[in-house]
Amino acid sequence: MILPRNFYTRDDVVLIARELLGKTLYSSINGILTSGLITETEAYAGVTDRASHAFNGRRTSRTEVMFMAGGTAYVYLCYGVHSLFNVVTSFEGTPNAVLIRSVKPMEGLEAMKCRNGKTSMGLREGTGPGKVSKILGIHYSHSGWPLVHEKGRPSGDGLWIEDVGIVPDPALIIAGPRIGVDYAGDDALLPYRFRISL
DNA sequence: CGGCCGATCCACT
DNA sequence: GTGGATCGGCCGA
Repeated sequence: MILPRNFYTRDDVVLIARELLGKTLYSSINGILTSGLITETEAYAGVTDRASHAFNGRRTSRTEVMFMAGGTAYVYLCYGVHSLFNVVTSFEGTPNAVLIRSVKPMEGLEAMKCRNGKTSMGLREGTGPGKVSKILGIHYSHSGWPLVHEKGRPSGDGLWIEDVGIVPDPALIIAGPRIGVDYAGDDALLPYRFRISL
């Protein structure tokens, strides 16, 4: 089942980050279908979170996508090299988002191998936000694409997330501080990172 | 308009 | 464990 709009349009971005564990992220890019099971996420709590691009209501052409309704893709370029994929959550005007940090490669393994130049496709290949976008073929030009598709999987290219009936054992979910946000002061310590222990 | 820096990754030691 | 790649976004002048 493709996650519906009302999964995303809730205010508790930290809860949504936790609930995205075990869901499957799909991409159809240039007609190629690939997917990965989400195993690690980070919540970015909009205007009150120093680590967020939209902290203090900062609104620019890049962050404008974060202010759209929940269920939209926010993808940006990091270090001039990597596209990082985020899920916009909450309601229009509230710029919350969840960064997908790791996936377990599922469908389209051959295409993924081709995209990252590897000869095998194991858990390692989907670990790290830059690598998630790399293997799924997601690019920062895809920022603003919808994740909600009312009429089933899109016929052309698109991005979406499906509930495949996997509910991680709460005891196996590890919460901790986010990665690479030292600049965020006290907010860098918030336990907004979630991952499924292996 | 110039300069700094980043929600990272990989090769190399 | 560490440093370089690499370039758009953001800020200050």
